Amino acid sequence: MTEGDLFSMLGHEARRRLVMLLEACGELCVCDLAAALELPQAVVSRHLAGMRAVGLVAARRRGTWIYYRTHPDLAPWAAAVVAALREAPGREVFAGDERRLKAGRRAGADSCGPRGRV
Amino acid sequence: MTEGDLFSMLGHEARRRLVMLLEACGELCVCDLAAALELPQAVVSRHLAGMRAVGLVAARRRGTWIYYRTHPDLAPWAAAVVAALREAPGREVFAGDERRLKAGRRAGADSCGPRGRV
DNA sequence: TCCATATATATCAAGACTCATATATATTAG
DNA sequence: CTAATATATATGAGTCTTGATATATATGGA
Repeated sequence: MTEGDLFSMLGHEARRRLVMLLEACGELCVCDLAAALELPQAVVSRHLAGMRAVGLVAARRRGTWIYYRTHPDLAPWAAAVVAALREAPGREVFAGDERRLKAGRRAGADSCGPRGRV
Repeated sequence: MTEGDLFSMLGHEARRRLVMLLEACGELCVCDLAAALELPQAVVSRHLAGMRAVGLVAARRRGTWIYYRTHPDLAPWAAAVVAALREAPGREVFAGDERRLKAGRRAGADSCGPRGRV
């Protein structure tokens, strides 16, 4: 992944929110991400496709669901950028997304890992 | 500076090259930057204006010249992003810019600090 | 004052990006 | 096979970004 790819991707707020949510929660499907960000499924899917294309996130299919996660083999410099993002002023927005994510999942799920059988 | 501002700015290669050059050399005027990057003065001036507007770089006038530098009060998270950029694959391009910068200045200037009286 | 240099800005056309919407694909259940 | 759900993709309009070019502004010197 080039730095142009990474910075272009992180230049959009929705994508930053998605990356932060994935970083915090590990692995999530599109529908949960869309619900947490309160954005249309098509929009979220498109952003995820872009991030996947440049290697910022990875995906795996599990039945009907497709679980996304931050790419496990991020280069150190890219991982450092993502880590820095966690300390940026937008933290509050990211926290809101996490809250909505947890609230939206089935009762009893106290963590925000993948739901049901994985 | 919001993270949207920073990442949008760093999403363009010319601006990344400018920031890296300023990081490496401290303080430079527009004409030297334009020569090092081999880009039109108007283009470089525009990019610098954008980075200045969001607080990524600072400028001070010294006679006819205007010297730019990376902003001295960058927030830690933003400084971390810039530091990470230094380790990114584009390093080679940045190194070429530095080389051209040094070559373009008056003979005898072995460092790349501001030229003449500052 | 007039000129030269350094820098900034305005304009315009081309291209990229984003959203909303609709539709297509894939997988599972029945 | 059919229906239902999750996800992906196509399309079109609106907006933003960029570079090229031309021009404006500012400073210093003759």
